[in-house]
Amino acid sequence: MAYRQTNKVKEKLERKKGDIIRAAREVFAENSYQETSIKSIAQKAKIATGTFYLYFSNKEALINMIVDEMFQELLKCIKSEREKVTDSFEKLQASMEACIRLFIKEKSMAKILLIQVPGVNNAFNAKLTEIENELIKLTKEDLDELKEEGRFPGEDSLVSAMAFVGSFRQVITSWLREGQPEDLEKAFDTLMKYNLRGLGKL
Amino acid sequence: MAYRQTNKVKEKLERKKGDIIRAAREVFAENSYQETSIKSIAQKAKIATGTFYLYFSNKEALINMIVDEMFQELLKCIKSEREKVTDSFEKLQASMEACIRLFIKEKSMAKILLIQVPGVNNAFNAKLTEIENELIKLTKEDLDELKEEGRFPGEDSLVSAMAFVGSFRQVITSWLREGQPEDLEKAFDTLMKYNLRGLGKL
Amino acid sequence: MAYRQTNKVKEKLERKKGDIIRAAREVFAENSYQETSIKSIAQKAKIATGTFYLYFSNKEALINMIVDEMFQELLKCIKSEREKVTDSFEKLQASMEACIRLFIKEKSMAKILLIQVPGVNNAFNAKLTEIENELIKLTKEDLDELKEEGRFPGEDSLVSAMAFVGSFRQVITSWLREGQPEDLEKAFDTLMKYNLRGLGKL
Amino acid sequence: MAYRQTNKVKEKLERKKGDIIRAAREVFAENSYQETSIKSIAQKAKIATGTFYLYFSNKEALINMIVDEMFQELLKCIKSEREKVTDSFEKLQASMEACIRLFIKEKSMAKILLIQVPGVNNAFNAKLTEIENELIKLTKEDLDELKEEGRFPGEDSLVSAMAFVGSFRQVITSWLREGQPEDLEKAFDTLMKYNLRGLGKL
DNA sequence: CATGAATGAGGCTTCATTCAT
DNA sequence: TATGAATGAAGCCTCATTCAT
Repeated sequence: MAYRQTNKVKEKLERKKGDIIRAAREVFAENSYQETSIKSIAQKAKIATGTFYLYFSNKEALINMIVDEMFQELLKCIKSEREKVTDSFEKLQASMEACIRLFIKEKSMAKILLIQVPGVNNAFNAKLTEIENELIKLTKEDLDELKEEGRFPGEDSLVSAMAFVGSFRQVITSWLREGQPEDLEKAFDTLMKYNLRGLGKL
Repeated sequence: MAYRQTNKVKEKLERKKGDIIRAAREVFAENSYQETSIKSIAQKAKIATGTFYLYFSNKEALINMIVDEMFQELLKCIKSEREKVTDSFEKLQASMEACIRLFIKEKSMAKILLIQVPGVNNAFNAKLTEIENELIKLTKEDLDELKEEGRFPGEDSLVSAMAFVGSFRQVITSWLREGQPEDLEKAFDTLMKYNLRGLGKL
Repeated sequence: MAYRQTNKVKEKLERKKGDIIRAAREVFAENSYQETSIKSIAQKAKIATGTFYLYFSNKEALINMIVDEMFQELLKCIKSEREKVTDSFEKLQASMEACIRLFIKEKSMAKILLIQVPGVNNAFNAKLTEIENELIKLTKEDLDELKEEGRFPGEDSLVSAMAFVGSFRQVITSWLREGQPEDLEKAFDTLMKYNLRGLGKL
Repeated sequence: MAYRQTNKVKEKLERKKGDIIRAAREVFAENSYQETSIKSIAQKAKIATGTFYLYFSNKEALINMIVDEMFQELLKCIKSEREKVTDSFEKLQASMEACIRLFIKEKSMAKILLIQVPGVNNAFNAKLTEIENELIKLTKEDLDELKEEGRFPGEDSLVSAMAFVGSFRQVITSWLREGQPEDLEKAFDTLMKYNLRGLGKL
């Protein structure tokens, strides 16, 4: 009995933690990490300030968890899309398409990852780097595969992977910050073609 | 009757202001804007805290001036390199080459512009956006010219310009944060080829 | 589920605010506004510096509230005394008697209003002027009534009202600053006679 | 020779000191002691900030000297007017007339003495008290003389003297702060009559 | 578990005073 | 003597975190 109780309790706890994270995401999407106070997050989550500290040891733990979660979500999304295809070029496309789809669906996520969180502090930048690297690694793997197959003449697959990812990043960031380009999905096509040409396809 | 030679004095003041900016650059390069206290800047510049306020009205004025200065420096550098060539493809190359050269020479500048300053606050992001847009605008002009000449099949020149700039940005950022790629100059060649192919050349 | 009895809690908060105001009154009575730091007020109130800001938005808000409160208290006191009599001469006497009684009872109040707060800044002087004017207005109304009844020959009722109030003010101030006259109640009689003669009675 | 030199130098020094005091008077008339910075005084006096300290040991020394000077000026003025008459009632009138004349002529003086300086700090209030007491003492002496001559029935001559002075003070202050009464000279007549009646004359 | 009042360290900024020229 | 840049103590205020209820 006690065991089941504990499970329920844990579940409830996790649910509340989720509530707080959701609230925090909303707030962080509009204001930078430093500008955002625990109080404002608590208000959005409809809890008392002190309650926050029952679920997170401090502000940094929260943002870390948020970003980690986003990272997992993003990665999961990308990987599941990649599994649907086999060709490396298609995998590249699937990765970025997954990214963009997710960011369109969860704009706050994109805002936090690409706009608000960079520059918080060194520890944080390291974490972001890690995330980006994961994506770049995937891309690089595709390129290396293509290379092996002789389909990518590519000089330096790491740099090419960075170029690939960076071009998407730039467009998405601009879309988030200024609404330019207006139609991100359409821009995706342009971007894809650009990069495929860059990779030597066509 | 001290300070009779007003010119020399003015010069000295400007030099001191420059010293402070230099010190601040160093500090900002290693720590985020928010983490950086006026005190730490003053210490690096070997002045008293109060002295800082003789040269800048506040912290924000300082970072604004720093970023503005960097922007001017960057733009001047890019434009002067572009003037040396006439072909649009060469201009594209010249722009990015200028960027990379400057960033290699002034690493703190790159760190501040690309890593530390983003995410400070909304007002600041707007300023950075402006800077990036200037660079993208230049790139887009080149592309539009190429388009007119029928040398760039390009779908959307704005998106393409973003892709172009973004690919460089990503590589430079990674180099700053992790030292990857080790040889930025060499990576530049790879990047350039990648993008020229992306633009349809070759 | 703490703080369930909202009423009690609110009451407690109000009480605390009152405590702070009381402490501040004590401090302000002995030191000028400018000399008084938030820290010293907090110490007197036995709270942390930050706690002060839970109750007042800043130092100016505090002194404003203090003076406003005192003003209300003084006016209430005066008006209630005036209501007990009908004759205008008696009203004049009632006003000043109320003043003096209150000031004897709450010496810190008198010190703040008459000694410490003047000279803080222009905005503040305006507020004090307003308070004094209220008292002078009341006095003037009495005089105008007497004039109508032909009992006050009075040339200029405004100036006479000022003279009336000013004579009390001077004596009270001296009493506060130097303990001269020692017996303020007795001085009140002298003052009252002086002014009644001045107003033409007797 | 050296002696004469020294004299000249001293004179020059005194002249400059006078310049600074004049400038300071102007500034203090418009802003409270605390609001007024040494820098602003120096600017008004067209000297450098550091120069100020060649003539005054610190800010407090300046305001002390200013107030002392004003005190001397006021007293001299009053005494010289009093000497022109012999009757005690006339002396009372002469005192106040001298005051008002001087204040009309040197409004900044009145503003400083009556509005800006009170409330600066305890040491300062003591000095102001001293000044006022001197005036009250003179008044009291007149009253005591009248008393001896049987012309003033007066109960307490000190309180009466305070009343006398306080009535003028109140009117002058209002005139300074709000321009009420508009015509101070005319108000003087009213005030004088009021007080003479108060003292039992007529 | 929840609450929100309380804490106090730490940042920014001002300005009287000093000092090198 | 004159200058004005430089100093640094001190004050205000914020906010992440703690704690009594």
